[in-house]
Amino acid sequence: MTTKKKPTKEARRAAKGWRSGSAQEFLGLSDDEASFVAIRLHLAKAMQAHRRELRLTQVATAKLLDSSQSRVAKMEAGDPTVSVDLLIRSLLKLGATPSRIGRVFGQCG
Amino acid sequence: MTTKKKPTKEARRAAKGWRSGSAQEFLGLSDDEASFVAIRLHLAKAMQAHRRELRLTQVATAKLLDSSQSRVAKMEAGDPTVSVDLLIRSLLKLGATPSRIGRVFGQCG
DNA sequence: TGACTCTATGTCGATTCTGACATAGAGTCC
DNA sequence: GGACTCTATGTCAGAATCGACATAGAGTCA
Repeated sequence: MTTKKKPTKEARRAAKGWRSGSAQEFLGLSDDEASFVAIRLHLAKAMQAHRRELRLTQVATAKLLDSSQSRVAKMEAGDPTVSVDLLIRSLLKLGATPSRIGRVFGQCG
Repeated sequence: MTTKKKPTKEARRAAKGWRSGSAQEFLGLSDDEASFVAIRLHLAKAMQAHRRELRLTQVATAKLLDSSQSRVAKMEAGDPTVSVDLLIRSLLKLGATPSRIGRVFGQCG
């Protein structure tokens, strides 16, 4: 019950959040892992686009989100220390609808 | 400078993950918070539906996910200790496409 | 009834995420 | 040049999440 192995897990984390462009599976990134990175990246872009639509600075956005400017910057950068959770919660707080967020997923492969 | 307040934050956590049906804003749940809960709940349902399509038990699913039966159960229950992150990663590992996951968001209000 | 299978719930140490801070680039205006 | 605004990056204590375990319901079959 509930056992498992998990051999190369820490090794992966290092390469987790990576720029798109060409080959993410250049380092053994499975399809689902690549998709997850793509999702974070696309949500990051959506985040920045949404903020700009609202004509807000990162500082102003941080206040709306009860967060800090540095975290907003990391969100928009698709930094691996930012969870998809945080991106979704933040987009919702900025007024994006679940449907609009859902459409972002459609552009991820 | 990144300052902020955060008065009633812990108070909210208690009521965070709640059954749908009628009124989630019965306890001051803002629209974005309600949406987030709805998203987790819908992803939870999708998770269970997907597992059943694959004719897997929770134990078998746990092995595929490198996780435990208890966590799979919590995922399907929409337990507040389960992040949307985990639900998305799990769905991807089970073979769901980003597009399919995106469509789940469309059914959340 | 008991034995078995599957699922649900509570708890906990270890890991991960988050807001906050400091600080540094890059750009504009004087 | 300096002063200012906006954004980027590194770090860290405290909070949230994770997998694992124990255990308990609920169902089936003999």
